[in-house]
Amino acid sequence: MGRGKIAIKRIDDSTNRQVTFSKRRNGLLKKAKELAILCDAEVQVIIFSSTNKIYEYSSSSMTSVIQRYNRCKDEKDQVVNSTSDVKVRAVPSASFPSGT
Amino acid sequence: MGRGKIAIKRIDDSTNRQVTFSKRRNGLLKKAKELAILCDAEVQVIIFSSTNKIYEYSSSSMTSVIQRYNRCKDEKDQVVNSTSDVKVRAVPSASFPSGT
DNA sequence: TTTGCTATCTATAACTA
DNA sequence: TTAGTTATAGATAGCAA
Repeated sequence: MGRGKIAIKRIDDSTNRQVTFSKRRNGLLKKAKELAILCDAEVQVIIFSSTNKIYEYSSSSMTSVIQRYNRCKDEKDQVVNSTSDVKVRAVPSASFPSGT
Repeated sequence: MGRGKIAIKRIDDSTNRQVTFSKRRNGLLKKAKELAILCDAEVQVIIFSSTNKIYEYSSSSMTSVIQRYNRCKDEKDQVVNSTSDVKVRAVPSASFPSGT
């Protein structure tokens, strides 16, 4: 999306990598926020830079998202096996069946 | 980013909201993955749709990210506040001008 | 209904100061 | 170095099946 096309692989030059990180991080957080608002979804993003700084966005509280996530996992008992690929796991549940 | 510009507010029409959710969710997950690869960052995204489906991406394991997050919170207690760059907290109304 | 198309809008790679 | 500019690649809103 810029003057040239880039391959999706680790950027070798550290300065360039840092600049790209800053720009894309902002972009990602903005998109996350837009998705939450537009679609009435609960969205959470956590980013650790390679220099160990943390950046985050959560449409509600971090804790509640993580708890909701854990509850979901507890019921479904799988999922967390995400590799480095995009693992989009849909857990269809129309409501919150406590004792299914 | 499409045939017309839209305001960042909840989409009223449920069909349209569902379609937009599907498209933007994919976009967000793709961006998250790109950021992780390009910039050697650890990135996690959790999304709950308004119909309670969960979608997620994590560049490493979900558990390790959440643990790292908790450790970070525990140690520093400041997290994102130090960087005036990205002040995306769970306070929606403050930072969205939505200029006409 | 949902998927695919594409004109248009947005993010950003490379450049400049 | 980092911050600002801009041309281009990429995302997507509305439409068509």
